[in-house]
Amino acid sequence: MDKPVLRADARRNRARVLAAAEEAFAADGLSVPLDDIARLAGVGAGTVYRHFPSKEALFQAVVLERLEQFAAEARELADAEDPGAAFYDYFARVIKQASLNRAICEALGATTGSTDKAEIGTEFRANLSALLERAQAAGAVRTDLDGDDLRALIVGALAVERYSPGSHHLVRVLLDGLRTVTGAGS
Amino acid sequence: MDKPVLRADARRNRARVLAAAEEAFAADGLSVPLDDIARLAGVGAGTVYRHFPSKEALFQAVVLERLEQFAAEARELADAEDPGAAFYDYFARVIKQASLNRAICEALGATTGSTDKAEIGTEFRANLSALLERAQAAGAVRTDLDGDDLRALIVGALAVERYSPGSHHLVRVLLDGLRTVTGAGS
DNA sequence: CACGATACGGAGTGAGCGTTCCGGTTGTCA
DNA sequence: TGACAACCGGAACGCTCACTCCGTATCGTG
Repeated sequence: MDKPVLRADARRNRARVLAAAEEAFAADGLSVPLDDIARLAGVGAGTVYRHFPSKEALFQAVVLERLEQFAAEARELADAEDPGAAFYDYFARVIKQASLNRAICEALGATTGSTDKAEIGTEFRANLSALLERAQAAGAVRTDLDGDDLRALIVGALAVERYSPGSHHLVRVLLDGLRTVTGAGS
Repeated sequence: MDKPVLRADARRNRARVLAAAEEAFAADGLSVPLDDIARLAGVGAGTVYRHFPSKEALFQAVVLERLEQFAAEARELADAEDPGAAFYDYFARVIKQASLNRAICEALGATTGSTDKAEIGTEFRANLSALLERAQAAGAVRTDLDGDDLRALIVGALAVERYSPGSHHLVRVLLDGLRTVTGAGS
């Protein structure tokens, strides 16, 4: 890895770019022009490209940072006394936070389905699965779901939340579905 | 309204454009270049614009046509013997069909939230509500939801289906949530 | 302080795409 | 069949935007 120690101004500008990108991507998603990010950061477009090879790379850096925060939160709940409550609290919190962040919505909902995008946020994925499995073992969540399924359901919940924001009872429909015992229904 | 009777070739080309647009939009959504649609239809770009004022208008025409089909299907089920079964059958069918059509996904999921887009597909909206209310009256669906809520849930289900296609059990989670009696849960 | 390396800004480049324009073509009707 | 209006194709235009280039400014070191 190359870490030739950045010059002081370079390090500062890098941080500014990252902060500006986080704000801009969160508000408008990947569609925000890179020049806008540069202006918001108070630097030129060239400077952005010295720190990140492409707009896409900058986007992924921002998203990854956020996903690592989610992963950390999941880690804290990994051995809570009540696995069911921990799971549902976490689920609701992720939905609420992520729905306010368009970058996260777009990154999670990316229709790639597999391959490269699946590797991003591996830790988040793993911690989410751990939370799920513990809740299932405790009988709080139906057992016909795995981590990938849950991820898909999160994407769905995000779509619902984005479509009609603040509808608390809609997410509850999903939560009730998660609680349902396996095998029911026609 | 102006219907000055189109010339025979104009009418034929209009139909070709519509068919090509339906196919292209269904596959790639609004992002497909208009030139591609024109080429697929075997006409020039100018011809497309003689029939539709903008790419957006063409898109909406395609979407509206499809939504009217959905509305018609809902109308047929409006007085089925079993309101609950009618509702769930319809819901599952719409999800399956719409998830294969990226144009519909984008149109329904458009984040406008209200104003103009809300008016598109009014009939679909109304028939959907009718189906829902009948199922609720029959005790087959929880009663803390209205037509708009259901629409949001459809958008969510579409996101799930698009994210991991063919996962039959994921939609079932949502359906189980819809069946759940109101007032349960922490 | 002076000098080389590093980093900066922002104009410039090229590609993609929606939309328009117009010279040529084709349908229609007397 | 002739002539006019309606229609067609696709080149051209204008705009946006990711990305590059290079003359200039700044940092860090001896």
